[in-house]
Amino acid sequence: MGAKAFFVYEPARRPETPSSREPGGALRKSPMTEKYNPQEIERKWQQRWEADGLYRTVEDPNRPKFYFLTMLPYPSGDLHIGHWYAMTPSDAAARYRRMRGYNVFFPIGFDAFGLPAENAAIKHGIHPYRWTMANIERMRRQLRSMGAMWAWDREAVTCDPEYYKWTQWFFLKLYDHGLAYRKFQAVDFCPSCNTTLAREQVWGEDKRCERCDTPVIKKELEQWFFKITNYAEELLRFDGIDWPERVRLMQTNWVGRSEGAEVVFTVAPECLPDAAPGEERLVVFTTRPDTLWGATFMVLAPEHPLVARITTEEQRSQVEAYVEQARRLDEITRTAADKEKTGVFTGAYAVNPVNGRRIPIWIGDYVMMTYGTGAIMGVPSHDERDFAFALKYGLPIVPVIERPDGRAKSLVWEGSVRAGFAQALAEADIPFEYVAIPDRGRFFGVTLTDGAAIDAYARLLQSYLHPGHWADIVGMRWHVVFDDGIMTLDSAEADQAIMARCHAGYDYMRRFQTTMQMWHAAEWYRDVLFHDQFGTMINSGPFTGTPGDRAKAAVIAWLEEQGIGKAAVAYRLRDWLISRQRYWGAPIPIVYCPSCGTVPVPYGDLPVLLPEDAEFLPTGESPLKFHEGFRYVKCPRCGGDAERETDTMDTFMCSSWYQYAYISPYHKAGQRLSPDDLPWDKEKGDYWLPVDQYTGGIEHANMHLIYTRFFTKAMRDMGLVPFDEPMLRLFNQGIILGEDNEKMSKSRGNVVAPDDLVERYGADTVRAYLMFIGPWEMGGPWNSRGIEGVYRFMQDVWSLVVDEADGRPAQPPAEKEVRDLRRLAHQTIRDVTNDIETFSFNTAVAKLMALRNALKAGRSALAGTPAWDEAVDNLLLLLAPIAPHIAEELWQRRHPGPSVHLQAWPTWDPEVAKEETVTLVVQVNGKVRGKVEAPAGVDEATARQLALAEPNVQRHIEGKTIRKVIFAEGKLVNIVVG
RNA sequence: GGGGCGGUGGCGGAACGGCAGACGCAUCGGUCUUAAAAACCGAGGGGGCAACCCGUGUGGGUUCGAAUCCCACCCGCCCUACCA
Repeated sequence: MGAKAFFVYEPARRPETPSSREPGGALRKSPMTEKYNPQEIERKWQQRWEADGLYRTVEDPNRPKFYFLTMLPYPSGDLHIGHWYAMTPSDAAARYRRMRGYNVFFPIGFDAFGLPAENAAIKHGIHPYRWTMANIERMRRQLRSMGAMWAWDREAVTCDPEYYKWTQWFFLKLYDHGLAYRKFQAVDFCPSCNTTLAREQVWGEDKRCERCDTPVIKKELEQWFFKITNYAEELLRFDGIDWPERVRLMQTNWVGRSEGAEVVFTVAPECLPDAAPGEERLVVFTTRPDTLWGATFMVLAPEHPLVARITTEEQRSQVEAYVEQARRLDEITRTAADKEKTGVFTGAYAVNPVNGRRIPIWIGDYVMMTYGTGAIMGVPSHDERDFAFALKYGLPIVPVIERPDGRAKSLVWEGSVRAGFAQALAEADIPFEYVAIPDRGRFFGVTLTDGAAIDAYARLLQSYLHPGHWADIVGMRWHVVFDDGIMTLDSAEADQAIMARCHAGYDYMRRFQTTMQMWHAAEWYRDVLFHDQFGTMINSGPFTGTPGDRAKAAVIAWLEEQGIGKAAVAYRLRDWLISRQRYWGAPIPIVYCPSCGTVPVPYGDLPVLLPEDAEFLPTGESPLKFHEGFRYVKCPRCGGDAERETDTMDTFMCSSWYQYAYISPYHKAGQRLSPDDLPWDKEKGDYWLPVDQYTGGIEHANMHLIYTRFFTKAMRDMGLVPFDEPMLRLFNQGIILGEDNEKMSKSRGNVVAPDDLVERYGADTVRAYLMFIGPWEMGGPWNSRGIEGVYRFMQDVWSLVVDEADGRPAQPPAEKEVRDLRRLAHQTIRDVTNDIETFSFNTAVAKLMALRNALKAGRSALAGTPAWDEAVDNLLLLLAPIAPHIAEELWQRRHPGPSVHLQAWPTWDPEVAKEETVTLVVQVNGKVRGKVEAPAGVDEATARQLALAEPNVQRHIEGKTIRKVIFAEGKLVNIVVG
């Protein structure tokens, strides 16, 4: 080190480019009085950059590309501080990439279809197009005030016909590839928005509309769907992409893969005498084939097609009433209040294929037609819902999986056993407690966990029971012990036999239809009556005794062998419902012809334009339905009279492919399309795609972020793109909260308006403060005082450059001061670089502030020296991505010429950044007892010597034996004494 | 019910096996001023005169050493939910 490193500083340079021009306002003199005026310099530089085309997009194969994308905004009207929070840090990261030598593509656009525009049309009589475009105009202005490096030359607006022409083109392509279909189905419908919704757009326990919070209802409608379920399996894989664990988990749960088996039950022949071939098959999906022997009933969804066929005459009116009620309940709020399971017996029976037993077929609304096969086997002993259902309706419950914990419980009424029972239990080493049951007296309560002990206990119990009395052993063994024998609940028949005897014993037992109901009446038993864990199979014919870890696979293999079932996978994911009964969206390009059926609009006829003269009804019903010119068309195939589809597409359709649209917006505008087209300029796409870094909110994890993955995979299968995933890296920023730590909302009055802040502090300060507030992924509360600190920082940086002349030192600086400043400057380069790489903007800003502090403190001694210039230049370069305007202004004052944003990102010299000395912490038995200064890289022996010499340390080790000395290099010495 | 994230000064947060509280806000004291604001200088987790002791939601554990790793619990937020 020493003298060598002193004056090696050279300002970062790049060849002059034609786009950079003369210095900006540089030589305005009057250093004493010139104050930081962000409004002035920000406006000036924004105009200059624009005029110079600093952010024009150029495909340059000689430079590595970087496609940096931030989720596109919906043009709601005014820019929210949340937009700033989402966009300015990503701009900083994009700018950083650019200074690192990448050719960065950082586009912007508007997600411009959607309900608010249409509601405005209804309310204020403004056409949605005019309303939307006016908002976009206002937002463009506000967005420009951020000073972001957006590629405005590639802006895309999704409601432009030249954009939605391609959205419709995608619909046709998906249709051609069998990925779009129309189906009559009960779907979620928002009565306030007057449209159907995708399942992802229905929120919360009480199923409310994502947009307006109105509880949704079910409606049976013909709707268009995309077959996203074709890609369920692939959507679970995240190979080759670096996405947050949290999003991957949410998507994985959303897809909801379950492994199990499909098992073919059959309707008992006499219940379906005129069955068409195969009609008697009742397939269920189960994740627990190992519990098949415990299936004591079946439940079909009320909408299941077989319901009407199998219902008996006696049950018909009840069943029809229930089906009707289930549908009506759907229309009110089905799941809201109680979750109690309800159902009705159809009167029909099915045959359990594993043991040939007849089991009743019920219907119940806890079974969904849309999941699995719409039919389940009821295994009440090991499925919680089935347990509740069976208990309620008196259906037999037979345990078929042993409890892994082996717990068994037994209650014995005092009056039912001979005297001396307690003593006998004590002698047999069987622990017991006394359990008082109101109105029934005192009981012995025995809990055991060992099979042999249970059997011994059962014999003892039997020998003490009075005739006509009984007691139970539940949890394991499942005995009802009588003085003259032991009955076991091992089948539905046994259940009946037990009940028959108990009914005979006591009249009040007649209230119980099943043994389990009887046991369940005793509170004390309840924790052992049910479990849903894997365990050894019991009461399961040939499989009895199969251990839990093999049971499932063994049964599946056997089912396949027997031809009564097979391994199967079920997904929770449903197909994507894209039909919307609204005007302001891309029309679905389909025509219905009485003779040709469903006919896609020919590619060459796209776009299907929204009629401009639509009439917006206060009912919210789609104007397209009533627009004769739009609705009535000639069939593209036969030329006969036909009708157009009047539904439009979900707006998520537009944003599923927008990252491709940005490549060359409104590609082939005005030209006829064909199925062989590519929606963007191929050469440009080959250069930019796929997206390297995507940023946006986590709230789209199960919507936009799944849809766009689906789109890309479908596009790959159509041969449009050669890759599997649309975005290689994803980062989710947090949410900015109001000062009261609550979500910002107009009703709470805690909304922060970015325009006001920009006017007061300037965009640079707002940007830097948003980055400084905390980790980007966490979000956090706004603090109107906190921003002052960042504003002071900007003023200080300003003053360090502009008022430099004031502080010129009279004497040459001391060597150490120079070294200290250079070290800090190089450490700052190193740390800020690492921080921006990991999106840790908060610590990056903190480190720039620390450098500011050092410059302020060292100013009188160092101003104007090469070390000073180096530190100030680096400060400006490091600040450029975060606060682009002030960095540019000050850079130009120091180095008139090319923009600071065209400079190379600074590099650090590890030698200069290295600490010369380190403070070693000296601990005795893990407690800090002193600190010693040592040269950097001090070896263990020296460190040890220094540590032991420290007076306070000596005091603490005096008279004690040193057992061990731990040396953590460059950090600490720990002396262990005893 | 299931899953996830998080709990550190008065506040936002640093540190993520090695000096807890970087950086900033607010606070207090001082300088300047007739005064205030701004600016500048300085103080600052708690207890104690001090040596020291106690401190990262609570209780255990691992380790020479734990805010950091492990276990249990408490609290807050987010997602999901008759998914068979």
